[in-house]
Amino acid sequence: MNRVKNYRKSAGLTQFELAQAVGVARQTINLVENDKYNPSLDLCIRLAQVLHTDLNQLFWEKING
Amino acid sequence: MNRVKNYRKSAGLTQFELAQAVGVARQTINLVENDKYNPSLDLCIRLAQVLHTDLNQLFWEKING
DNA sequence: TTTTAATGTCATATATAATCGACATTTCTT
DNA sequence: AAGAAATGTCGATTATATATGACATTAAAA
Repeated sequence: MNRVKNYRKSAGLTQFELAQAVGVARQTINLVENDKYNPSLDLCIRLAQVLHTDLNQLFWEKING
Repeated sequence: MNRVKNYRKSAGLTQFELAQAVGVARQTINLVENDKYNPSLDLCIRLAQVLHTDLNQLFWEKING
């Protein structure tokens, strides 16, 4: 359970709703949440904006700092 | 001139050296620096690590915050 | 329990990130 | 000014992110 899933649930959104909000397919959100692949920077930025957080919170601080 | 180029120059690296350090082609670094496309999260993370900074410094704070 | 919504996952297709080779232009060094 | 290094850019190719549709499983609601 990575940070995208945490923030999505805190925001009370389903994968489908988050997908719509950032303009991708539901499966893409699912794959990102389960670390199946490597999203583009653009998608990461839109996720951070919609989830009212930032890139470090979503994708950095777990690995580094 | 975006933040990747700034950090690279501060680190005293050429595009070629930075490319080698993060494991991509020189042209990829060039395209990222000139906002020609959309790097993968994986590449963004490697860039931040090699340049001793983080995702927000490189790709977030200009747009948001 | 039965139904419904949400999630995980597969196969195929498409868009685009990234590679490679090459060359022109700009910048640094002498 | 000349030569070398660094950068910008092009065409063509390969790898992979993302889309789409479908279906199985799990969680939630009736």
